[in-house]
Amino acid sequence: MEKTYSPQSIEQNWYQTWEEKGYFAPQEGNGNAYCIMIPPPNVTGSLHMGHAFQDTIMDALIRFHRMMGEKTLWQVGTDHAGIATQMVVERIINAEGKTRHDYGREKFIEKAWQWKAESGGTITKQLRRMGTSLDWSRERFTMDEGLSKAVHEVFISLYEEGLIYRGKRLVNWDPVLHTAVSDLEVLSEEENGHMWYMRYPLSNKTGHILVATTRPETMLGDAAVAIHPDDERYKHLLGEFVELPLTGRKIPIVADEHVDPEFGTGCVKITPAHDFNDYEVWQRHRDLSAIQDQPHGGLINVFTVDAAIRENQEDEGKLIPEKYIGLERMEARKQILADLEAEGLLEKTKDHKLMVPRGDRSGSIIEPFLTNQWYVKVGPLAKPAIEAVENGDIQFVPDNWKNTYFEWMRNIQDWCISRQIWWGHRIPAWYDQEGNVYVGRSEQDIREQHKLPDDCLLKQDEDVLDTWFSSALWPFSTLGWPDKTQELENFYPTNVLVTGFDIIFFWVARMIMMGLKFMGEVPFREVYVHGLVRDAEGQKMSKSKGNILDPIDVIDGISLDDLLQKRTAGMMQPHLAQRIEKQTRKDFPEGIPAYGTDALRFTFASLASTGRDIRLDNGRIEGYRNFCNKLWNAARYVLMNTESQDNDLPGKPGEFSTADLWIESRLNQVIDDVTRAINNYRLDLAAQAIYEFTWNEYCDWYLELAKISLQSDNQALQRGTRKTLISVLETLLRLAHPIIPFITEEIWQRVGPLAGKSGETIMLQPYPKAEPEKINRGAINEINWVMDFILGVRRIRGEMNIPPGKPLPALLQDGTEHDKLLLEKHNVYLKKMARLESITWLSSQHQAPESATSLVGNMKILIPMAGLIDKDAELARLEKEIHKIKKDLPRIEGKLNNPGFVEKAPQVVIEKEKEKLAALQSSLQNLQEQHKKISAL
RNA sequence: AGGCGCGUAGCUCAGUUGGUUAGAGCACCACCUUGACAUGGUGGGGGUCGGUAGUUCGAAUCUACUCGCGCCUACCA
Repeated sequence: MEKTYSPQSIEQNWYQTWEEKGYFAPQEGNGNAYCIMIPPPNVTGSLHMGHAFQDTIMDALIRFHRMMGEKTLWQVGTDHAGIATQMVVERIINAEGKTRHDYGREKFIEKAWQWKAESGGTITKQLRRMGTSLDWSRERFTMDEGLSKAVHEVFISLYEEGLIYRGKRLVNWDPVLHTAVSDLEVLSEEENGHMWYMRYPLSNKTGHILVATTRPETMLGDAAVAIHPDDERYKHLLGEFVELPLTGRKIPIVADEHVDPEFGTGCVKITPAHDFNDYEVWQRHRDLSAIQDQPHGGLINVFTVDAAIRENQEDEGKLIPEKYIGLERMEARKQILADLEAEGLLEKTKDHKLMVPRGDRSGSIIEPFLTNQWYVKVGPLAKPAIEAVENGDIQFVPDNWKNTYFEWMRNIQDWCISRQIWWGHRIPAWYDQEGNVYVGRSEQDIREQHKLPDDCLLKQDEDVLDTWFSSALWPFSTLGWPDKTQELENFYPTNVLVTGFDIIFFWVARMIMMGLKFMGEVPFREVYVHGLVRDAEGQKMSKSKGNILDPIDVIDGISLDDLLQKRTAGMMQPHLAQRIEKQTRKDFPEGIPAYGTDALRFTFASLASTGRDIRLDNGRIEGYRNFCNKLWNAARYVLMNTESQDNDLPGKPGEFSTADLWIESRLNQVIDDVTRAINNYRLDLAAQAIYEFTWNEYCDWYLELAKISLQSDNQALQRGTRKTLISVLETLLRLAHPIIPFITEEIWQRVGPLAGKSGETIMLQPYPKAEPEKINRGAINEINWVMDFILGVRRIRGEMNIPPGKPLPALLQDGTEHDKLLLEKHNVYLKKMARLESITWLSSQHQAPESATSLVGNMKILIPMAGLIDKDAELARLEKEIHKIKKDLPRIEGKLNNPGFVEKAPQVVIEKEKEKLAALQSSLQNLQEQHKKISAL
């Protein structure tokens, strides 16, 4: 093996080998099935830390279950990401000086496929770098043939059942993208704005009513002014009309509970075509003749798809005043305010904070807009989906996320699934010239089914489906649905969905609804919700903040200059570049060293405690890289001592030392801990257990103890030790493999054969199984005694500044028979590891020479001072220990003197306290005697 | 407004049903290049668990209130 651990040189090859050999595909056999569906990343996207974190969790689970002998599938694929991808392709086209309309729909879609072909490999390549054991042979794309078929089947079936319908309603309209978006795709944030107080003159000429609004430009579409029915200030005005300024229209004053008398002036302008609340008010009052008789029954749209003031239609006369036609909404606002001002109708303007809804993709202000759209009636689908979580068919981890789920599902609105874009699944609906709608698999099918004559022209709906519509089918569409496949049989329902909380609504809830509807069974048994990956400052990573870290850069390393370049290139707001540069220089003064995939994965695993965001800390990644290095070097040592050696092969007698029995015992305890942790989704605990066992026990103690056995003349003991060195290491590699696949494979290739393993890869070896009968309490106690002894001597060395290499004589006093036995047995360990030149018993009566003291139970270890120990230093040391005990004693004494404690606490606890007290008391006495002795010198 | 989560050593985080002296890594201090490893070894310093009150023999752990931070949902024109 190479002397230094270098991830680059080992990680490159293994992935390719694994993939080529088909190890990622489900293994045939009798095991239970285990399946995870990857949340399909955007096909043209690239891997970010969130993916890397999520994929590490999934891969660890998958590798674990695969090694448990289960028939394991990690389904891979990508999402077409309608709006996101369309925007990217449009940007490319814009750079050519054209628009998508210059291309036309067909050419544009061609261009999008071309873009997918070019850049679609980026993220899958990056996924491979993470070591993900995804079954690439089954890779799917949400717009490939099979998945599109599933989409059509679902659409048609829901339509036929009346669960998909078309309707004209107010939707969230993105005036930049020219498409409807769902509620979830609208992000509202507080922004600074104004509240304008406008005077609407009363028709009876008795004055005016004062209306407060944040959107004066929509007044052109007002249909009424509303007041609260109990508002004494305005009650008398009910039934009256106001002159709607600038328009010459008359609109009624109506009463509605929606109005909050405390807010603004208590009078609200009602603009039903441009506000969701107003729309509802309108619905309640639409039958009033004063509303009904208005143009469009009062539902007056004033905008174009660009959110500019529209033109009048032929039959509308001058409904929209010509002056404003064509003005973009903000310009229209300015003009209208100016005109109101001129007419003395603008009473005042106040600063006002308001929530502004913006499209999550375009960032433009979303406009409530009246359009025809397709909807899924979700009520009937939501009901069983709620029940599935209530009755435990699906469990959230951590459990509290189910509250978020219920909250949303119980207030769910119909889902607007049509989008006015081009990239996506086109809605399988056709219209004839009379406007009749036909839904079917193809135009051909529809003609046959409805016996339409050839001269009947059919035109397909222009819209495409919301991307999440196809994502919702992912758990079964990828397995071949609507065909009845063996894969569906084997892997549906899947076991766990690993996801971020941000898409519980978008995706998780919808998968549950669709899965129950079309498979009659939940899509997954558990939903593991992980946290967000944040930067070292706890900030969300985002491009505009310039704090993005590319997982690949952590793996391969990157220079400061390249990192700066990456973070500041192509910035929308160049003025932020300076701040980003400063921050980057501070966080990564020397760039990022190449930590390797395993170190990054181990870091993610160790931070993956449930339900908590994680802060990525460079120090921690470095620490786990060091851990890999430690494992590497331990393996080197083991190999150096065992390769081409006689390692207790069958037929030769082997003898096991207490250290051998001890490390085997601990290993089996740790296997149990790790297995339990992984089963509970506590990768952090699993990682920690592996870390501590490897470093603090196997390396720090066992390897050192083993060296001693290997130096003995006892051939059988040597053989036993070599066998233990190998078998523990080999088991440890398998134990750690789900988290750090590369280094464990690399080492296992050398160690496996020595342990008598014959497989080609560690990936397909059985996961270690704890064998409780191998846990030897006696051996554990003995080695703990040995450690206490050695640590006692080391502490004296450390605090007395005695060089570690200097051999010392040790005297022992007040030992029990058991101490004597153990000393006899482990004399060599103690001498070598504590660097003692001699160990001599002293009877209790015997006057000990002036010494530094350490206690193992009641047994005193005395290191004679004879010139090397400083009297004052030893006194200080003793005082420190005495002080410690004196601090603890009163608390324990108090406990035991407390009648309540003695009466009510469990017997075991009381016994423990008593033992503790006795031990402390005798230690104290010993230390005080020693202190007296030394001070007398 | 409602809901959820967090607050433990300088930093990043563990702490399972309340019960040994509250742990780990990084950072820090001292000593050590010993033949697996200086990406290392040995020893050490450092927190009373955001605050207050309570339940209990016993609270970082349970309850109430409170302060600070974050997120989600809904929203007043």
